[in-house]
Amino acid sequence: MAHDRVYRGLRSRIMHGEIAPGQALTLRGLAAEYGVSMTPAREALRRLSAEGALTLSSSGRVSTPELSNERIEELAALRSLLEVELASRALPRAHMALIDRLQSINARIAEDIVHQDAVAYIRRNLEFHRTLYLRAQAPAMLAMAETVWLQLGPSMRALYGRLRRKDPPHFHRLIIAALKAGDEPGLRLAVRSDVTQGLRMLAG
Amino acid sequence: MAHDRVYRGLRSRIMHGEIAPGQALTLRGLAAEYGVSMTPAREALRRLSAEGALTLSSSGRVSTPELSNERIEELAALRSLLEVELASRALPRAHMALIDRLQSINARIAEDIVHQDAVAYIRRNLEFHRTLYLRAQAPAMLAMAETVWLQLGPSMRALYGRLRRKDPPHFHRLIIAALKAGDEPGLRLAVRSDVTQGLRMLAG
DNA sequence: GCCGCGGATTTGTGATCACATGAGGACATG
DNA sequence: CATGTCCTCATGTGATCACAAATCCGCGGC
Repeated sequence: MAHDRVYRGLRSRIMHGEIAPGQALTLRGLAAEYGVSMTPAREALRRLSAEGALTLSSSGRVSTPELSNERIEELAALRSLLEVELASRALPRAHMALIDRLQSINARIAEDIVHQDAVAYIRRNLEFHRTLYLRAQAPAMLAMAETVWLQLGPSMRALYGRLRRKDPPHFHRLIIAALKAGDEPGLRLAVRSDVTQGLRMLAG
Repeated sequence: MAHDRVYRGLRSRIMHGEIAPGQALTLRGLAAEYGVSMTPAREALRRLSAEGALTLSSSGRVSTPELSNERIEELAALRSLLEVELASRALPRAHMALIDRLQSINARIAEDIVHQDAVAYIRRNLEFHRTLYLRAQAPAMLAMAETVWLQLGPSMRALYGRLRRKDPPHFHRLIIAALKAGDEPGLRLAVRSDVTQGLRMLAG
């Protein structure tokens, strides 16, 4: 179970933007940090590279990726593609209890913004999306969406760290409104906008 | 480079349906087969499980997945989503040379059908799609599509093994025709049909 | 004939080690 | 002061091993 602990810990840190792009990771360093030997550390790194969360240099050195603008736009397009579909599939199953939970997550996002806590903001933003998509009953599709989040993780921090906003995300409210109204086209548009909005700024 | 050899070999075998669903793989068995020690064999298996090509049992045992019908339908939906987008992006860049290559691949598919060679058929069918999608200049999206192919690999064999057809795939010709005509809606429909066709039969 | 139990063996896990390679810095030279 | 070279050390790779757990097989009881 040792490699799993390393994997989960690292994955969470990467996805939530706690590691800067270009940061190098060493086997022995990680092993020491998690109190394990090199073997499970290596497995965790390999797995994360397989998922695109880390890049291997030619010499086997591993680091978090520094994404080009083209790559960021492509990943944003993927998010849009996958998440619009997930939201659309979740819509018919979205009851009031789900909408309440989404609203409470949204309220917490507002708090994170007040506290200027970029990592917490990213984490809760993803929680908002995941909570909705879980209702789609499409595990493979959700897994792919999470893989995209993972790849964008390090760059996300650069984005939300720089943009100092005061208001909770506008499009989250649109998403909730569309869910309440059972408005599928509106939901698709709201999700696409929410997903694309920040990343367009990052790439530009 | 040892683990890479194991990884590539296994990945190819899985993607092309050379391994039956539910087939168990052992670390020592693989290591012996590829003439390496357990370490690189384990890395290859871990990486393939991370990509969804293999499933880990609770005890760490690894085997190729036996997909449920729901899962197959979900993966088919993913293929449709991703590949329609890839084809659409490739369309403006599809010149005559590409169409020629697609036609020649199609001709070889016809030969494979004559020889009743299921594995060769699957391999060339994927080659047809990959050749087209390469033109989309969207590496992350193509990688995701290939991951889906990988997950469907073992089940593909069950499909193409059972269906004893005589004609080359009809939808491939529609794809080529749409490419020639620059007909984007037609291309989207043709790709969606091609991707969904066989798998619907498998799930049903 | 069928089910449960127990031991032998297969199998995955993680630690450790020897080795090769590549990165980075110090130092001399222009 | 810049640059190239060499050396050292950090780092990834793969093999091997001890261990634990799970599986498998056969035997005995009902």
